[in-house]
Amino acid sequence: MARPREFDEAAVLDAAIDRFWLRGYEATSVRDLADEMQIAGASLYNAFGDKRGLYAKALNRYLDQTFRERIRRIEPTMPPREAIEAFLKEIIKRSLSDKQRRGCMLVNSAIESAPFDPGFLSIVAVFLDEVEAFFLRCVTRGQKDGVVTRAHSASDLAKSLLGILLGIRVLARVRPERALLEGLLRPVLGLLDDTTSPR
Amino acid sequence: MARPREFDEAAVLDAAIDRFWLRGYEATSVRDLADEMQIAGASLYNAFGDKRGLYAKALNRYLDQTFRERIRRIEPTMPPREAIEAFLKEIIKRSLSDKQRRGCMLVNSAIESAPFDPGFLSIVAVFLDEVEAFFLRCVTRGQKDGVVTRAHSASDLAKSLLGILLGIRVLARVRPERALLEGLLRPVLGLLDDTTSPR
DNA sequence: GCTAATTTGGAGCGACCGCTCTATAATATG
DNA sequence: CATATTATAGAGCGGTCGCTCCAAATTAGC
Repeated sequence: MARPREFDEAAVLDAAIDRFWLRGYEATSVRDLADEMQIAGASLYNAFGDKRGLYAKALNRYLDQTFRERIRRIEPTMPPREAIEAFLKEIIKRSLSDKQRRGCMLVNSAIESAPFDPGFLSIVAVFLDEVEAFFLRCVTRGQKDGVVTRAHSASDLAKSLLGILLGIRVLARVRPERALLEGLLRPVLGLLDDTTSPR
Repeated sequence: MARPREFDEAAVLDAAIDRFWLRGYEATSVRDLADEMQIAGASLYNAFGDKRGLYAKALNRYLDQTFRERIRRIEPTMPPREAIEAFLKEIIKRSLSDKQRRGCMLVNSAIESAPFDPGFLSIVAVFLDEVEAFFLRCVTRGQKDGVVTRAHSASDLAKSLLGILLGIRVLARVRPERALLEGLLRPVLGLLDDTTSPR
């Protein structure tokens, strides 16, 4: 019994993601956002509460549409060692084709906006746990299958992979160079190989 | 033939570093800075030009006082393999004792302020090259001495170490946990070991 | 001690910030 | 159709932003 929304929430959220991803939280004004989302300021506040609420929704949607989608797509269809490699190589590919140098909204949030907002921090920390858990599942399965080294614990290897992932995404924003990112990855993938078995 | 400065430039720059390091570029106002530096706004503009000029000077001083100091201190006095380990472990130690979760001003700058300011970008990119070059010198010497693996090129290994360094510093801002950072490091240090020699 | 040069503190500029208010438009229900 | 309810557009709120101006203060050279 009321006037319906004139905009598609997913579509305007995508527009908000675009701005926040590129410029970060502080450097993006609500007017920038409203323009990009093609809605009036009042509609933005009516639908999302405030700027922080919009950012939280945008970040969650970003994580769903990029990282979680990638994990859902790769993990069930590939052997564990290949899944890790495909995951990281896909991120490098995205980094190299990112003409705007947006980097990774997760890392950008972790650095810029999470440290001073408990809500943002929670979103980021929980998701980092998810990624670590994904790597841990892959490494554990790989060790069981004998395709991943047992020279280190699965837990340590998963943490290293998480670290490398974040490092790649930092470099993507400043030095998105193929030689750098692909060179960086080679020793890490070699690290997974079981050195006690013949190559 | 003029009135002299009443403040010590290094001291007020340290105060500026404190604010920028903690809150980033956008979220720090010139009034915040002037308060922390204990000088008037006009003095700040007189001495540093504008906010961007102050940030550039503060970032350069940060890099000199932390990273470059660390390289100068460690590299000449340690064998290459130990130098790499000491460098990374020192950064983890600093990350774990960082109660304010400031993380790393280099990484914070790379993510937040460098992408849209050519001056900042240049400072960050040049310094990342310096760190990569430091790792490359260590790895090359280590390979020559037979204490670092030849399974990968020195160039690739140096890039991986750079990536891990950046990853550690991202995590330092969001999840500064000992088990995470130290666990992350173990496989990376193992990666340097020459797997063809006995352990 | 006078002049030229620079720094200092404080007031204040115009612009923009996040956000809200008001009036109007559009819908579901009775 | 009348009413209740929500969404919309736009004006505009108080506050803060980066920055500048100005008068007073402090120095070195003559």
